[in-house]
Amino acid sequence: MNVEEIIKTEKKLSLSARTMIHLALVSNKLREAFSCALRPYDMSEQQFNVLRILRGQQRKPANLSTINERMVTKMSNTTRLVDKLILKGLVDREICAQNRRKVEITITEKGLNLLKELDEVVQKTENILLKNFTEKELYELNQLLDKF
Amino acid sequence: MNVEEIIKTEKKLSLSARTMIHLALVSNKLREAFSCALRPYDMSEQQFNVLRILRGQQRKPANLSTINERMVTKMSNTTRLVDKLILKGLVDREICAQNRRKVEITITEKGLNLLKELDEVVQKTENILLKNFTEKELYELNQLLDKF
DNA sequence: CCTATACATTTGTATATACAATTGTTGTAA
DNA sequence: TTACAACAATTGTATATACAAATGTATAGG
Repeated sequence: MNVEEIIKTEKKLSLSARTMIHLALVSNKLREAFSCALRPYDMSEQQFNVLRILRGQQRKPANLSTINERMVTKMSNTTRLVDKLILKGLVDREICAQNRRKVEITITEKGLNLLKELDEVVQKTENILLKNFTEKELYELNQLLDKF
Repeated sequence: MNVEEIIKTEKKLSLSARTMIHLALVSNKLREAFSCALRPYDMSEQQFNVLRILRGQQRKPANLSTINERMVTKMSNTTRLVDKLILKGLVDREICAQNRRKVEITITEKGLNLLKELDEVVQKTENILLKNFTEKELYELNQLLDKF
């Protein structure tokens, strides 16, 4: 990925500015790739993220704030995101008996099955996106990103 | 930035998955930072991007497709983005005399003055975001990002 | 000259996101 | 016990974005 070529500039960018733009471009590319990969399943990245969080709960229900704090991209309204998953029968929602303010979200069998399918798709997408990286380079990239 | 801590997972992530999440988190952080820095000036990142592209034109007018292909995040409708800048008197739009299909956008004095102010703000934001990086590390990060 | 095609932008519309205000519930201190 | 603050989720609303269709203009072929 050549930054200058993509944004069609012949100007010399400062290293700082270039880094910022570079990260934005890479992030756009990743988002686009995942979004395309998930679209045939009528899944958004956000919805997929919620499903994975729920699977990680091992049958233990999660309430909305738990989901929200674990999401990669925090959403202001997880309610409506969950609504869509319920509509598709991928998750269940019920009011918490102990604390009626809370709500308990669990992933359904259908949700788990879909996830199993999506795992492959996502894995394949990751592999394509990272095809130019060696294990060592990936490690180094993570080390550098940690500095943010 | 500790990925596992932010998304509150005790699971061991694969290096690939971790990289994807890491990049998303970093990108969110950057977007958030710039968005906050620009908000007092009633500027979105996209609008700012357009202004900078126009300044880069050195008084030469740019048409919409030129702007669009130079934007970091491509927009489906640059028209409405430009509309907002016109409303604020930061850019001018007129129909190209040679080819009436095209439109010529130029940045105004007011736009240039605002940009001058914003340059400092943006520079400061970049410095804060990159405070943990040495020059060499930034270079390495760019090298690695090029692999995408 | 007329028609079809490509081009550049604009508009319409559905969906997504951000932010604030509201609702309903619980815990707590007077 | 009652009033009040804190909590968790939901709803309302404005704005942003994505995608497709439409508009107006230029170009090329018959």
